[in-house]
Amino acid sequence: MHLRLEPASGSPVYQQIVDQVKRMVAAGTLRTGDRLPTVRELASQLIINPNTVAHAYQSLERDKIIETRRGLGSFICEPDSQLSHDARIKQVSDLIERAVVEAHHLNVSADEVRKLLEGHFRTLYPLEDTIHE
Amino acid sequence: MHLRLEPASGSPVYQQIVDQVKRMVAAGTLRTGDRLPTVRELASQLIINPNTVAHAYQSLERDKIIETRRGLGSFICEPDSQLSHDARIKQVSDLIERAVVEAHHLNVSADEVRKLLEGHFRTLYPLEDTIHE
Amino acid sequence: MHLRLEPASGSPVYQQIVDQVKRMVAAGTLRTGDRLPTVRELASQLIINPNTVAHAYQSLERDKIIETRRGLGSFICEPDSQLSHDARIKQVSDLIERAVVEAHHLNVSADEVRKLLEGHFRTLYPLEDTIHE
Amino acid sequence: MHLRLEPASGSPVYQQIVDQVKRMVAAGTLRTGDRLPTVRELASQLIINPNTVAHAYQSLERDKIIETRRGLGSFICEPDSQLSHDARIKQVSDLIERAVVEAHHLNVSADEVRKLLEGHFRTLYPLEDTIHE
DNA sequence: GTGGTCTAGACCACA
DNA sequence: GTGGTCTAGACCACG
Repeated sequence: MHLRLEPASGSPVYQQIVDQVKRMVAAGTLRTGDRLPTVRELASQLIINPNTVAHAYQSLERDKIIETRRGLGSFICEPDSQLSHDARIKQVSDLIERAVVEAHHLNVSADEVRKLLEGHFRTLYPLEDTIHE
Repeated sequence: MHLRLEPASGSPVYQQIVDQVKRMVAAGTLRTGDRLPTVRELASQLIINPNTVAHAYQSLERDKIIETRRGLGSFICEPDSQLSHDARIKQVSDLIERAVVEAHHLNVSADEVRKLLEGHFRTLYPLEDTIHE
Repeated sequence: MHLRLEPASGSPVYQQIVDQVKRMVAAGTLRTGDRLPTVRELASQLIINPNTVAHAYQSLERDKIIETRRGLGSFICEPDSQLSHDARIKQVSDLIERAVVEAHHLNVSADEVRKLLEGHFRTLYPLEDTIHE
Repeated sequence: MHLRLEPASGSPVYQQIVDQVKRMVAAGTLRTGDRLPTVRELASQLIINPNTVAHAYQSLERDKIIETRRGLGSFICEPDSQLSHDARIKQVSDLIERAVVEAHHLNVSADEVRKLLEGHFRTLYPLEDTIHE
C-alpha cells in the first residue's frame, strides 16, 4: 500500500491517512479482507510518529472501515453502513452544499461544478459507463 | 440576522459563524451593503466571547465576504475574488472530491449525488433555468 | 532567528513580526523549509504574549509565507501566490504609488527614489546582473 | 476640491483624506495659498462625520501641509520640510523597501516594479521629461 | 459606540 | 512538546 502525505495540505497527517485509505477502498484499490501495513511499518515508511498512524487506524476502526485483530494486523472489513439512509444522504448533502456555496463565492459556474463532479466520478469509477443522461 | 451554533458539531464556533454567513450571502439572505450585527451584539446573542465573533468577522474579511469599517460596523461587500482562476477551481474541486469519496464510502450513488447538487443549485439560483436535463 | 521590536513605531507588534519575517524570507536569510521559533519561544524572547506571536504566524500562513503543522512548528514554505496577476500587480503598484507621493511631498527627487529602489533590489538579488543602465 | 472615499480600501477615512490632499499637493492640483473646504462643507459633501474631517485636517496641519487660520479656513502652506535630508530619505526608503519585499513575495519582477515606478512618476509629473535615459 | 490590539490563562487536538 | 480555540478583560483608534 502506498500513501503520500502532503505536509502543506493543512489537514492533519492522521486525517490524510484516513482519507487516502477511504479513497482506496472507494476506488477498489483496497478490498474486503486486504491487510493494511502494521502501525510500525507505515510509520517508518512515512517517517512519522507511530502514534499518528495508530490514531488514524483507530479512526478507521470507529468508522467500520477496518478491523484490527490482535496479533494479526488490521484488515479492510465488509462495507457495513449502519447509518440510516437519511443520515448518509445528509452527510453527503452537507459536503455538496459547502462546495456549492464556496463555488458561488469563488465565482465558479454551476456547469464548471458539474464538470468537476463528473471528473471525480470518472476517477473513482473509470470502467463504468457514467455518461450522464 | 439569526445564527445557530451546534456545540456538538465539533467544528470551531468561529468557523460555524463564517460558514453560516457565507451560506446566507450565497443564498441571497444577506446582500451587498447589508450590515452585520456588531461584534458585541452577536456575541451576547450567541452567548460567546466577543473575540470569537471578531475572529469570525476577520476571517470573512480576509475572504472579501464582508468589509469592516472601524466605528461603523461590518458590511457585506461586492463579490470579488482576487484568486487566479486555477486556484478557485482547485478549491472547489477539492471540496467536490471529498464529497464524492464520502458518497462512495457511504454507498450513496452517483445519481443521488447529482440530485443533491442540483438541489443545492436550485436553492441558490431558484430563478434560473438550469437547462441540465 | 533574531527579531527586533520597536515599541515606538506605532505599528502593531504582530505586524512588525510579519514584516520582518517577510523581509528575511525575501532576503534569503530564511529559506524554504527553515523552521521558525515556536510561538512560545519567540514570545518569551520578545517578552510578549504568545497569542500575539500566534496572530503574526497565522497572518504569515494566510499569505503562504509559512506553513504550520500542529505539534511540529512553523516552516517557511515554497513561494506560491494564488492571487491573479492583476491583483498582485495592483498590490505592488499601490505601495509604489504611496512611496512616490511621499517622496514628492518630502522633496525627494525621482532619481533619488530610483537609486533607493535599485539599492533594495541589490540587497535582495545581490548576484544578479540588473542590466538597468 | 473633489475627493473620493473608498470604503473598501481598509484604510481609515481620515487617512484617505490626508493621502488625497497630499497627492493633490504633490501633483500641483493644490498650490500654496489655496483654500480647502471648511470642515463642515467637506463633511457634508462626503457624508461623513465632521470629526473625521477635523481629524484629517489636524493631521495635515501637524505635517505642515496646511495651516488653519481662525475664522478664515484652512490653506495650503509653503512646502517646508523640517526633517533632515537623511530622515526624509529614510522614510521613502522604508516605503520602497516594503514595496520591493512585497513584490518579491508576489513574484513581481524587478522590471515590472521599475515600470510601475515610472508610471507613477509620469502621473505625478506629466509635463516633465522624466524619460529615464 | 464601533472594531483592533494585546495580555493572561484555560483546555483541546496533534505528533 | 507543538499550535488552535476560547474566555475575560484592558486599552486604543476611529467616527
